[in-house]
Formats: sequence, C-alpha cells, structure tokens
Amino acid sequence: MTGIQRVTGMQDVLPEDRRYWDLILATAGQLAAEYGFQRIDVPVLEYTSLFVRGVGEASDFFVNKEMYTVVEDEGDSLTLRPEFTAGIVRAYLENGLHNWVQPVKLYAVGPIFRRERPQAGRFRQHSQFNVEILGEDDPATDLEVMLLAATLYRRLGYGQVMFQLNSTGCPACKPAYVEKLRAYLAAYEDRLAPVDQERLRRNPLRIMDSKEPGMEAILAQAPHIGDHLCPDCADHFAELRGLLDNVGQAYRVNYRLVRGIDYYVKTVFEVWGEGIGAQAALTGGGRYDGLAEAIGGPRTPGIGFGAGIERIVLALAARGVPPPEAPPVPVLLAHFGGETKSAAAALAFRLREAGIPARLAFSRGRRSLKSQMREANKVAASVVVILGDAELAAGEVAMRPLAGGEQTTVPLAGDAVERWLRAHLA
RNA sequence: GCGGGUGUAGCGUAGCGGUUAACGCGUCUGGUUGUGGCCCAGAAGACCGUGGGUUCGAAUCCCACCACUCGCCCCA
Repeated sequence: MTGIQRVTGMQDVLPEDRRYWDLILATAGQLAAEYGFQRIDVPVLEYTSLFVRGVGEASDFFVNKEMYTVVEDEGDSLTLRPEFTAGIVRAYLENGLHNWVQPVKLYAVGPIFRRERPQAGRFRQHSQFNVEILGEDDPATDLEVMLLAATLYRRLGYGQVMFQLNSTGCPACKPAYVEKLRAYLAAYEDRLAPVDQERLRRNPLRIMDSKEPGMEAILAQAPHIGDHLCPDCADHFAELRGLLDNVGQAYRVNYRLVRGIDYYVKTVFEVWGEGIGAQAALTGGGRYDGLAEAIGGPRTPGIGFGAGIERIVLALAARGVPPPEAPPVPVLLAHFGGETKSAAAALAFRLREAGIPARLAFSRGRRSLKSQMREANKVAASVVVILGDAELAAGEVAMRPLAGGEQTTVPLAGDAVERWLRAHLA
C-alpha cells in the first residue's frame, strides 16, 4: 500500500463496474432523447451564493456543513455543487433560455459533492443523471419526468418501480400547515427525541419522516399535508394522480415524504431500491417553482429529478442484472521480436485502421509462442495472427483461430489479412 | 457530528508472544529449438494500516491516530 490513498468518500470506478455505467448512461441518454430532452453541462464549481439563495441556508447542506466550499475568489467563495438543479436554473437564466420554446427540457450527467459520512450506497462524490423541465407547471410535466425515470429502470432490466409521492404544498398553504403541525407536535414535546425537539423549532416538517422510536403513534394522528393543501396545490396533486393512474404507473401517496432542500413545492417523489443498504432512494425529485426567483430571475416553474448512478449500479447488481460483457479483443498479434515485432506492430496499426481491433503482444526480447498463446486465451481473442521469422521471410502470416478450425497462412501484402479476418470474425 | 465492526501480498484467508509471516485465487516465466484452455515447476509480490508503549522478544498484548465498513442524520 502506498502512502497516498483515495480521499474519504471518493470511489474509483474500475472497468468492470464502469461497464454498468456505460449501460446506464447510454440508456439514459437514449431515453432522454426520445422524451425530447437535450443535454446540458454546467460547471462543477459555482459561487456559494447560488446555493445560499437557491437551496437555502436552512437546508441540510448548510446546517450540517455538507458542502465543499473550496476557494475564495473575488469576494465570493466557490462551492463544489451539492446538487444539479440550482446550477441548471442559473444556466437557464444566464443564457436566456426563457427565449426558447417553452418548456425547456434539459438533462445533465456528472458528479455531485456532499461532505456526509460515507455509508453503503452513499459517497461524498457521486454521479447523477439529472432531468429538468423548465418554464411550465402543467402537472403533465411532472408525469413526463416521472415516466422517464420509471422507464429508465425498466429498460435497464431492474423492473417496475413504485413511486413514493407527496405534495409538499406551496407558500400559500405550507406555512399554515407547518404551524398546525408544530402546534400538534408541541403537545408531545416531552416525548420527542432530542433531534426531533430541535426539528420542532427549526423545521417541524422533517419530523414527519423521523425514525425515532415511539414516533409512529404520534405521527399517525398528526395532521398531514394532504388535508391542508390550497386549491391550486390540491388541484395540481389530483391532476397528477389522475395522469399517473391513467397510464398505469404505480405510486404510493406518502405524506411523510419530506425534502431537505427548501425550494421544493407541490410535487415531491422518490423511487426506492433494494440491495443498497439503508440508503434506499435511487431517484429523488420534485417541483421547484420558486427557485428561479430565489436566485434573482423571473418566476420560472420547473420540475426534475436526480438519479444516483452508483446506487443504480448497486441495485442492478443486487437484482442479479449482469454487467455488460467486456468487448473482446478479436485479434492478437504474436511475434518473436526484432524484425518480426516491427512487422507485427505495423500490421496491428494496419488492422486498426481497417476497423479491426487488434492487440499486439509485447516483449523486450524473444517471448515463447506458448506464452503469447496463453495471453490470447486470457483476453479471449478469436484469432492469433502469427508473424514469425518463417512467415516474414515468406511474406505471409499464419492465422490461428482459437475456437477451433485449421490454421492457415495468407499473404502479408495487399488486404488478404483484413479479408480473412472479416470472413472469420463474424 | 454521534455510535458499532474491521484493518496480514492485487483479491480471499491462516497465523494470535519466540528462528527467513503461510495457503488459495490472480499475475509473470518455463515445461527442449514456434502454438492456448488442463496439469506440473519456478518467480515476483507484504516495512502484518500508522505511531507510541509493554517485553529479552510483538503481526500477535495495551494506547492513540488513520482508513475502510455498517448504522444514525440526510439524501442520489
């Protein structure tokens, strides 16, 4: 072990796992295109004030000091993005995307940084597939975004998913509900755990998903948001549910579903997975109609979600979905060094230019053919092209199929080698 | 930030006070001059997480720290 190691909470994605990533990202990109989303890339680094104003100082990111605030620059500090949405809304405003045909449908892929304590399925750097619809508050946009998420899991072979769904209200109805909840919970204050007593003061809503012992009974009788939505929120929620029912997408209304980010209004949802430890959420999202205004822009409704790539990998593996196979290297070129190595290296280059992936055997000196054959077997090559002294002198190469079949020779000149390989590699 | 668990070669493990730290897998090389998978032989690879301490002697006992891991919190 060397003296240098990974930073806590960071992961190396080795080729085997990386193949899952390729599958997930290719599937997600394809799906996004089908749904009419275009890819956007926004910086990993943003001014801290974007998150102060967008995500909110009362959010857990700030309260728990979860953000990586890295450098001071021109009087404003910079922060590694702890989520995607604020940056995307910032880009929407800054680049005048409100002048595009509305709504604007965007997706992004990349790393997110949160300085939490690592755990199964939770890392300090993780990657998200993030989808947003900006400039429209039709509940049908909520539906589209949710269906995109559900379809992603189905296409990946994970299976059908069930949404946890709630409406978190809006500035017109949420404050009154929160007060009602606070009043209800205050009556039980002496029975609340210290964390929950703290939440009672700071954000009573969070107590709704408390896992402290004894809370079940108290919460069962608690007033829930569903009964206190304003007409606008209630209509929105009802219409969304109707749309989901109409397409047969499974969901469960969960009045305890609460978010740690302040900007969410109306719709909030999550998809829970299995096999990834206590961190069950594969996807989380919701509506943020007030976010654009919070960061200084005109009112711009929006809805979106983030899906955690690492968690999807864990969930797929737990479900027994095998990772895609490594692409085989069809051809290995064996030689005996010297002139033959030179000729083999040139032939390898020639084959690749012709679109045939080729692996050249390496060796400082002469290396036994047996050893090179073993290498070919290990990398699952289909054919070993042998370019030895005898072949070179005769101006030909030996074609040795590994899966059986006769070894033959073909001329090195011209395109005989390419034609033989194309015919035999299927 | 708070709890529990674990740290011996790339991976999985053994050794748990006493000479050059063992085994399996993997890697590399070879098994008569140039042919894979099985088998055989050999090699490389470990400052036994780090730093202190106890002891004639420590991978083995004690302490601290670090890392990883599981959970709380929160989420993806």
